[in-house]
Amino acid sequence: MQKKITIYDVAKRAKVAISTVSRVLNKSPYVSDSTRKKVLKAIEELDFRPQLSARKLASKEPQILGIVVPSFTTPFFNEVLKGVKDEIHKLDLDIIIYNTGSNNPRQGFINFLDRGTADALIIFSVSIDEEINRRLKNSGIPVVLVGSEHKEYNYIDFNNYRGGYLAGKHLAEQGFNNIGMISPAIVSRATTDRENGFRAALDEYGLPVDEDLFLIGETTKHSGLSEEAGFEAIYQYNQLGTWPDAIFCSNDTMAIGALNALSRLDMKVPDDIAIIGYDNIKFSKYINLSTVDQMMYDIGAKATLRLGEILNKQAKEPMHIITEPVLIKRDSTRNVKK
Amino acid sequence: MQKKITIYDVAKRAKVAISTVSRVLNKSPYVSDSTRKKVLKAIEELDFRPQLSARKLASKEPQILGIVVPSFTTPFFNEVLKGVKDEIHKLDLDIIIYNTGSNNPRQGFINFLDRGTADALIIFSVSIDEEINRRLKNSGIPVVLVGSEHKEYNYIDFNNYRGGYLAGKHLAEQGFNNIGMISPAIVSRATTDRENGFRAALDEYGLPVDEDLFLIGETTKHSGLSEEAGFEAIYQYNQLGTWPDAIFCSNDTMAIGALNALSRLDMKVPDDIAIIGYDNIKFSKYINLSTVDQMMYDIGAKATLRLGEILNKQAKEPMHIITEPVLIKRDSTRNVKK
DNA sequence: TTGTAAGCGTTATCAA
DNA sequence: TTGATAACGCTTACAA
Repeated sequence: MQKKITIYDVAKRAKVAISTVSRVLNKSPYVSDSTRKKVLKAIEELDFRPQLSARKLASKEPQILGIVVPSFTTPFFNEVLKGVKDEIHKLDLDIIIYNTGSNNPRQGFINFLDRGTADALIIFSVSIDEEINRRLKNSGIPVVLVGSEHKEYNYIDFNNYRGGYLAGKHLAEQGFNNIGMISPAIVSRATTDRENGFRAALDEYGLPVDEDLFLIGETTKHSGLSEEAGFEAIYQYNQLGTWPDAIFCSNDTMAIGALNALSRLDMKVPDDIAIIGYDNIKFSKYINLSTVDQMMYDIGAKATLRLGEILNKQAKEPMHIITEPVLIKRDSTRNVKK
Repeated sequence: MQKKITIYDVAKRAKVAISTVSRVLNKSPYVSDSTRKKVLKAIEELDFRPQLSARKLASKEPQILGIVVPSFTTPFFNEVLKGVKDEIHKLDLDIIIYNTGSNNPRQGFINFLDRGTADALIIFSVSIDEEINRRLKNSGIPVVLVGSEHKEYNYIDFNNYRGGYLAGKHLAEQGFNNIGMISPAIVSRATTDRENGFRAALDEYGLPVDEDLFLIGETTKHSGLSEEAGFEAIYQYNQLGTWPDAIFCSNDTMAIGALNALSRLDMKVPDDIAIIGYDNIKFSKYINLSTVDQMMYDIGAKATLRLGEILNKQAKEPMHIITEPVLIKRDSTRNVKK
């Protein structure tokens, strides 16, 4: 465990002052080519890398982009990250990912904010309430929201109504006519929109909407959007004894839970229930991956680009983007009615 | 954008010295109850939180646990994280997640190390070569490896041979007898083990191993373990014109790609090909979620616990754990031969 | 038990 | 174009 190398080591080796090393590090134009070369050489030889915390402490410049996610379950998060990374080196920021997690997500998030770790933020699926808004404003750091809306902020949101509509339309066109839905115990703008869009589609296709088949999960964990919720709902169906032939879940995770529950039920269950889940981001089971990958990549890139504009004071009005959902059928549908 | 509050503000408000505030912050016993109370009150009122970077700079104490992952695609990463979080408050560390990503993962990882951001590390699925080993040792920070092995380090690895074996056994017992496999273009210990175990199982069940059906993906991206690889392999089968009735993929992601490719092929493809994919972590499509969740949770918790022991100098020998894979069939298997 | 002051590794200001 | 040197916000001897 050798001692850490610092700019002092570099300065000594290059026979210059530490301030000069710092200038080289920060690409200051006020360094002669010859000394720059010397310093670069020393850096190279010593394999030196400036310490982030020292930098952050000393500098007014932004150093760290924080990406806030409630969970990593979405397989597209990688794509978002790629988009961010491809865009970020222009800004020369480090990335740190903050997971709000399940227990006490709000408080954890607020702590994270107040610790001042991030100098810019991309926030996924966290709705901005009064307190968070205050602290965010207060911190003065640039923010882009993804998957939520707030007029004072930049955001890239999804058209949930349209998404729900597409799900309904799809099921209708597949020939299902006894369709149910599982919604979360906690109502939110996003899931309500999904449900409304979904109902509208069924309506449009002249399908009956049997309220008995529209269930609400019991758990309030994860805003009611957990595997558990899907699980519970299936047991509710089972108890009721009335089964739909297709179920639309408010989100992806619920759908997984529902599938799981179905496979565990000992009792007789109609074998051809189709289950699809909506996500902020996708319809699992129906989506064409490459399309969504592209979409998510773009979101990451666009959000980062925007942060760059804000940091460079080039941005005026907040940017508001609504992304239209894509629904492309693919054959991994669990069961398609013939 | 009001100015940040610091210990100076707290000190002033509580009418004490900043060192006293610091002591309170660090739970030093050398503070009288009365002043502690005053300070705590001031902290509360000002809503003060110490800045991580300043802390890190000033203190010899570890502050940040870094979790290194190549990707977030595994839905179980959340579980790991839960395990970590539940264990970590005892250590009072912050978590930062570092994603090695796809392009130039090595260099990025090394940078990350050298910037000295993390004071302890849990490293997922990154094999420790000479250089990384050197830097890791050199940094002197405690490390736990997950999903890879190295005798000098603490690790929690998976029995890949056994996993491959279970996959083979499962397919054999399902009645498939014309079984293929897709392996990555880049060989690694883990995937070789999987393949060997798989072959051993087929052998044990007296099934023919048709080498024509054992394909290797073309792409070398993501160590050859990408959707693309699965995609390509399916096209290879198509070109060859010989189709297996079941395919085992070296990992999960490849399986997704394979499924995707199947659904896109215009030409006739046997409709009852079963596809399963292995992951470091799970058998997608076959696993019982709650079991694996538990397993991953445990891994997170155990790794963190271990780091704590090292930080407290209670650890002697490196801990080496091999986790046995679990294979629980569930009905979401794509196609099960009748 | 508390306060003073010297770091920690950078950046930023001011002279030179 | 360079070099001293004062911050940055916190921890930690050392004194009191």
